[in-house]
Amino acid sequence: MNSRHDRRLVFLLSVAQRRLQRWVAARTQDSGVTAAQSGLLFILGQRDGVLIGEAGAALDLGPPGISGLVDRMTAANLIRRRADPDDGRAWRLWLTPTGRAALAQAKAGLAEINARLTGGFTEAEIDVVARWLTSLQTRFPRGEDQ
Amino acid sequence: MNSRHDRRLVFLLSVAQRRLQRWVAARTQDSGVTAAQSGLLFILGQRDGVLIGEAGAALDLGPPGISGLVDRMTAANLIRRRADPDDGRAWRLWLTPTGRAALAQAKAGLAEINARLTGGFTEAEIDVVARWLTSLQTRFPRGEDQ
DNA sequence: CTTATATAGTTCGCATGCGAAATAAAATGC
DNA sequence: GCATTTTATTTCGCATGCGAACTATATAAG
Repeated sequence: MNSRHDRRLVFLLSVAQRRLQRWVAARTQDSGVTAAQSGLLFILGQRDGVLIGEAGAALDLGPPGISGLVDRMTAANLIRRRADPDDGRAWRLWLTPTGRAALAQAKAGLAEINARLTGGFTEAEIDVVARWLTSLQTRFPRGEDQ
Repeated sequence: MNSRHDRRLVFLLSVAQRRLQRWVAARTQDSGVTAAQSGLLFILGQRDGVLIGEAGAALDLGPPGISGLVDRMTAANLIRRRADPDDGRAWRLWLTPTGRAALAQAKAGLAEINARLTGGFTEAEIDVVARWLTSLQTRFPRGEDQ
């Protein structure tokens, strides 16, 4: 049950994530939009006007994470915050024209990234990978243990 | 060639990595040793006295990354830096007794992590996952593009 | 030997995202 | 109606790690 790979999965996962992150950052250097920021752009592309907390949940970010991301993207004029008319605590997020343009660019770039991510593997193999990655969300839950 | 999963691999990879990272951090809260720090401990467990740059290469970290990690671990008294006698620019890293103890603990914890990472998947499936993760290092290289 | 270049590390400013604690506005209890 | 609790978001301090620029030493070229 313990293959030689076991020992390195933690490391491989970490390296893979950093490599992808760095590559995307270098790729989108001119637009200034990072991978994390693209994530929020995609959310807003589907549901413009979501609550900050909803966006965080969709991106699997805790309150401090999404709050900081929103700050940076607001400063970069990619999104805009407006108070929720029905709830004085809540804020809704909206794409700016700049954000919309960045989203279009991100969508275009995603095709190549996905090609790089899946090339050389069969659909069945990619399914295994996707299933494994998804399963980690259950195996390593946010809240407590066991 | 474009399955429904394509669109989400970037996201799944990012979430999986963060979930694992966070889980390990919570687990080792008392010892104060994080996942990244454990990585360096493992390197030193195999090759005590490596150069900083060698350790960085083994962990796939650039110069600033490994430099900061070494700083924090030196401050935490997990490792010690000594000048290389043959090269005035270079430093070698050595485990402290504290570091050795932390390494032993990390080794013990790794078993459970690997069990969680592989449980429910066949050896062949884990091989696919490991091969895919490894392939990203070639597909998203550090230096240039294409 | 002296200059040019390569190499080992550090420093700086930044983005990311966590846990813990704080703030403020809802919702709930009585 | 008022006190309690829950919920939405922010703030703080931290670890991580990047790219760009810097320092210092070593090596190569002439």
